[in-house]
Formats: sequence, C-alpha cells, structure tokens
Amino acid sequence: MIETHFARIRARHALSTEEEAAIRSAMGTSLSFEAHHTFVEADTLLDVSILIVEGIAGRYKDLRDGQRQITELHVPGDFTDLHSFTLKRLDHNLIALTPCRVVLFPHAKLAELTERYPRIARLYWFSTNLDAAIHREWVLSMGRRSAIARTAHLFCELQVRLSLVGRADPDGFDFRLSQVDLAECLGMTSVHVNRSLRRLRELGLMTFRNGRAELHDVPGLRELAEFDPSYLYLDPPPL
Amino acid sequence: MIETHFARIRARHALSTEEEAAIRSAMGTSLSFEAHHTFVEADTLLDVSILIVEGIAGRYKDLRDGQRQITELHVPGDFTDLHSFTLKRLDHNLIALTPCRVVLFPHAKLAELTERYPRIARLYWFSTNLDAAIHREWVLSMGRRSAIARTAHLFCELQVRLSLVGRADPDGFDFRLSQVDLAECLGMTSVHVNRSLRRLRELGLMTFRNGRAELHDVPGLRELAEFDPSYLYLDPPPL
DNA sequence: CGGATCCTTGATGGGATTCAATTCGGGTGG
DNA sequence: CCACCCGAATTGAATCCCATCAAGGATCCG
Repeated sequence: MIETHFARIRARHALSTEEEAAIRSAMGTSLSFEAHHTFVEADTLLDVSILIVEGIAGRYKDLRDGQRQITELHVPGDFTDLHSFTLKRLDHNLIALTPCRVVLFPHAKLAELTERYPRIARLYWFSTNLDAAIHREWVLSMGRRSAIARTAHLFCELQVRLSLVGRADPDGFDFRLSQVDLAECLGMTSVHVNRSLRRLRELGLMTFRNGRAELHDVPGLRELAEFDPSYLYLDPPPL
Repeated sequence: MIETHFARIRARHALSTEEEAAIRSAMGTSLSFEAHHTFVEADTLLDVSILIVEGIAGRYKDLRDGQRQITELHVPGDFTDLHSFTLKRLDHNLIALTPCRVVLFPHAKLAELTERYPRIARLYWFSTNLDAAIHREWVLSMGRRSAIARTAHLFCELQVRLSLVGRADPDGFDFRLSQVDLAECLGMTSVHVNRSLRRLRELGLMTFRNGRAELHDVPGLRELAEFDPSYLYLDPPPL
C-alpha cells in the first residue's frame, strides 16, 4: 500500500527491512478524497501527517482577491505535510487535485518512530528539506524563468518525481490536472498556460492533453527549461 | 556571541540552560566574510553548518544568462545551511550580502547534539521547516503579488525577523543592501525596484535610502502587501 | 440534446523590462 | 580643496511579455 513511499526513500537512501517495518507500524487510518477537496486548512492544529498513496495533491495559498498560488505538487509516496510534525499547524492549505487515497500517520507514532530510530528521523528531516529545495527551484522559476521555460520545467520535474514511484515512463505520464490548476502552479493565467503549451507543442517538445503529458523530446525540454535535476537529490551521499 | 541564535529560538520555543549550553558546546571556528563573497557553492560536500552572528546573507541560484534569484535572506541568529546537515551538499549558493561574522557548527557535533538531545533535533528540524515556510511565502509573492506589494512584503518580513534578534525598531532598521540585491530577491529588475520604492515613498508607507529602511506606516504597508506574519510561526504550540 | 466545464483563440491593454542617459554620493589623489 | 572617478540611484522612452476581456469550440454526461 505504501510501496511508493519506500521506493521514494530508497531512490536516495538505504532502508533496512527493520526500518521499513517500523515505518509500516506507524501507519494509521486510510482515507479517500475527491478531486478539488481541501483536506487540510491553514492554521488548523494537526496531530497527523498525511501520506499520498494515489493521486496528485498540492499545497496552496490564496490572496484576498481570490488569486491562488500552488507552492508544491505531491505525488504518490510523498508526505504532504510531514512538516506539520514540528510545525503543528500549517501556513498553507492542502488540496486533492485529482481523487486521492491517503494514509494518516499520527504524530504520536511519528514521535515514537523517530526517537527509537534516529536514522529514520534523519531520513524524514531530509524529506522536508527536499520539499524546501523544490520550493527554492520554484522561486527561481517564478522569479526568473519565462512562462514557457517555467512550464517546461514543471513537466521535467514531474517526470523525474513520478518515475521514482513508477508513475511515469521516460516519454510521458498521466497527469489529470486542468490548465487552471497548472496556472495556479505556474503563477500565470490559464490563458497563458494554454498558449505556452501550444508553443511547446509547436516546438515538438511535448503535448499535454486529456490528462496525459507526452514528452517528445526530453533533452530539448530540459534545455529550454534549464532543468538540472540535482535539486532533487537523487544521488546523495549516505545518511 | 550567539545570543541572537538563542533569542531566535526562544521567540518560538522554550530552551533550558542545559540545552543552551549543549548548543554552545557544538560551536566551532569563527570566520568573517566580506560583502559579496560567496562562501558556500552549490554541490560542494559540506561537513559544517554556518550560523550568522552579524550581517545579512542570502541563498541564490543563477540561470545561464546570468540572471540571479535570491531565494531567502538570512539575518543574525539564523543558520544559513542547517539543511546541509541532512542534504550533505546544497542546491544553491550562499553569499554574504553585507560583511558577515559567522560561526561554524561541525556536522559531527550536530550529530552528537541531536542524538543526545532529541528535543534540540526537533527544534532544528522546526527551524529548517521555517525556512521552507518562508520559501512558500516567496513563491506566493513571485507568482501572485504585484511588484509593489512584493517589495512591501519583503520589508514587512524583514522587520519582523530582525526585531526578534534586536536588529530592528518598530519603525525601521539598518539594511545595507543595494537595489540590485533587492531586485535579485524580488524577481525583478533594479530599475523597477527603484520605481516601486519611489511609489512606496510617495504613498507615505516607507523609505529605503543609504542602507536604512524607515517604515512610516507599518499597518498601511502590511495592508498593501497582505502581510500575515503567521507563516513565521511566532506563536507555535509547545514542541 | 442541453448544460457544464474546460480548452482555444483573438483583440486590447498594462505592468515590467530594456536601453540609455543623467544625477548623486563617497572616496582618492594631485 | 577641488577635479576626478566609480558605483549606485534615478529617470525617460520604447518595447514586450503576459494579463484581461470576450467569444467560440470541444468534450462529456445526465
């Protein structure tokens, strides 16, 4: 059920079967959310962290006038809010962008787990630091990349992250978000997302249609986006 | 010497004198950096984390054409790269934006410290999660706030963070960055930073000149920026 | 088949960049 | 003491990327 979680960890660090069993024993309730359901609201006190088993979720913040910014996407195997273990409440909301199945990890169990296994504590600390690295790359995208490069970069990132958990091929992946959702990730309007996607299609780099991304020219896409996967820490020294 | 660090921690959590002493005992060498010196380069293997004693530092990434994006600013009392303790190398560079005095904390000492004092481990985990929260707010700024609101927001954030360590009054603070530096924080050109600052001055909200920010109307500034300090977690439940 | 939702495209406008020139302030040395 | 210089700040003009506004088209589903 949470094999994707172990795949994600093992893409970066060794994990013993004992550690794997310990993590399993910290699992709590399973739940499902419909698409577009905000399942955690900012400022709510939390006593569980949520792991995605299936589906795509996002962290987002709104401005008064209704403008929304998604600050990170989550794929199967990701904790959406492991950081709530130390923060206790979140500064953002969590939404299911597609139908999602999740597993809850009670903070009390995580406390036991991380105290008994300091190495797991470090692995999970690493995991939240990886989220921060993704945030930094998004700050760079928003601040300095053009709309088309930013769009390309997002798909490059997703291709890598989804591959780790067996949800992408080298040349494409299912991704059932609307162009409005993408716009909220990319800090632009859905109209301009549409034009950027058209441009990427015309350049022969990729198509995104009917909830599926086809990457026709990954090197070209990465070149345009200046995508360097090192921020995803796929080859870290042992922890 | 690292009183600002304890002030920063105690603004959010209790810290016993024993814990304080333990942290002190993990201190290593002191160093000074000149302004504009990049003191950590991306992808270098690190075995120390760096605490700022005096000065302003920044995390930044560059694109090929030389465009630079600063993804976070650091003030006295901050670790610039506590996350290198689990990441081992960084996905970004660290630069002294003003002359800086720092203290090194060897990772070996941090490992001892966090294993002996699990609560300190949680406090430091919290600290890196706070960096991520700041990143998220910057993503929102870059993606959805106008140039003037983004500029105002940055000064609101700095006023709060500097106040915690006694480096700001309610109505202003020293801040010896150039408009080019600000542009690299804000994802815009220095020309437009200049125009945004003029607008803020004309609106009677703040002035920034000669390395000093004067906040004439903090409520007005916060209103314009839609600044809500909750992402800085100044009132978290006990850890 | 009608309605909802999402996608697509065109026309127009505006906020930010780009390019360029001028001013300002702080040093430095003749 | 002042001419000179240099980096930083300031301002104007032209341009461009992206947003806004608006209208049609596609797809799906009850």
